[in-house]
Amino acid sequence: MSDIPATDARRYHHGDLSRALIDAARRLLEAEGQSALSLRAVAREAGVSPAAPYHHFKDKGELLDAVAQEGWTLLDAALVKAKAEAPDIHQALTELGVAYVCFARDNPALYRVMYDTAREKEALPERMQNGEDNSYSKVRDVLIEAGGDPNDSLDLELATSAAWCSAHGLAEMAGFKQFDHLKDACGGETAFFRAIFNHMGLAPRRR
Amino acid sequence: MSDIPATDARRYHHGDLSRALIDAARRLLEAEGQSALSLRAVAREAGVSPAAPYHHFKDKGELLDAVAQEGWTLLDAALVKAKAEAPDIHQALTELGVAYVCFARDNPALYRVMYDTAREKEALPERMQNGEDNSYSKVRDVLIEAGGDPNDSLDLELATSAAWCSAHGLAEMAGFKQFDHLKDACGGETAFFRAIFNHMGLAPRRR
DNA sequence: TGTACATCAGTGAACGCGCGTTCACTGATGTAC
DNA sequence: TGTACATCAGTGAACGCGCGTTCACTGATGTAC
Repeated sequence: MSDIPATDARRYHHGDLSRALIDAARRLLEAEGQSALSLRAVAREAGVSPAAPYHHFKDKGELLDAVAQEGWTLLDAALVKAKAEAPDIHQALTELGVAYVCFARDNPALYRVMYDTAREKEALPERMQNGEDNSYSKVRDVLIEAGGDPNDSLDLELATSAAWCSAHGLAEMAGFKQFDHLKDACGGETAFFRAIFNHMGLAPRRR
Repeated sequence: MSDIPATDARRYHHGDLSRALIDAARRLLEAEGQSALSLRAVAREAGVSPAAPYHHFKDKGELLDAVAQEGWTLLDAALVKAKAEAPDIHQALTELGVAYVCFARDNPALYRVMYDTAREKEALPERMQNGEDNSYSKVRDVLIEAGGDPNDSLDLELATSAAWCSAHGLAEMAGFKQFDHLKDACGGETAFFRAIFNHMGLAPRRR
């Protein structure tokens, strides 16, 4: 009866504070924006003292890294889902792009943290690197399946990079008011994304 | 003899402090990065007390707006130059893109301030708006000259937007280490930019 | 040309604020016997 | 099963810092007469 239930988030030993801090950071991020993302604010949001996070992260940077990492994982999952749901391989690339842009639209502040963190290191996370099973390779695989030449590796890498850059460009721009009338003219935001990707002609080169 | 020369930057009445503040901001920006861009730091860099900027700008935001504005003007000039120097109209679009990306590479922190400021207002500056003589319209004009249909205004606007988004995407990504080996394989950074734009196939739709 | 005076564009000290981080501490947990 | 104790994961007060902004001020400038 006097026992504090295991589910009480406020008990002294938290149980999984790193997880809770990352969740708190994401909540803050989407509610208040990137500039509100201080270590103290995250601790506050998680209902914990300002010193508590230091038992789980070396410093603020390490917490931000973890938040960014979480973001890349979520983005990767969105791309996997989009590829699985694409009606055929020729539409798959566009659907990957649409999923990418929708992720950025739905998680704008998280998306910024992901790229700001990457920019500091001047490199995307390793999982974006060429080779393994990652988001980047998913785009490349779709390009191959859609008719790219897997032996022309320079062309393939350029095409993959071009696709990624294009998606990122649209993701960053899509929020501007300037595009509102185009979204209307296209019959909705998603249709607008599709139309833009259409114009970007990202299929592999025909030989 | 006891006269303080008119060129002494430290004399009490500065002469053109708003100009000097914007220049100081740019210097700081490229030397120390965006996070170093505080009002106090800008005043310090300009050799003036922390309160002095308030005689020229309502608050920090207004100074940042002025810095961003300066950036858009410089970018516009770079695009004008690129179009003038393009060998023919069919290469002009790529050259505009290359000039855009080179501007971002050479002024990375300024470029970020430009878009961060725009994102806050959820709109690009008015000069980017459709219609007038501005950077955006320069891209559109090239698309028309290269064979786009000026009467199919939706298609034209989509193509222009797609081009702008693509250039922005590449501009933001080009700094990442992941692309180093592609730059080498293409035979230089500019060749890499050109190759990527090539893949983006941004010409207007053929009818 | 000289003087009085309003206005402009600086100064520098001070304000309160939230930040990242450290510190000595303490309550809770788990393990050895 | 009970107890002693090491360790883990919190607390909360404190640190110094740089920030944006305000304020009363003062030196420089320009204009009216």
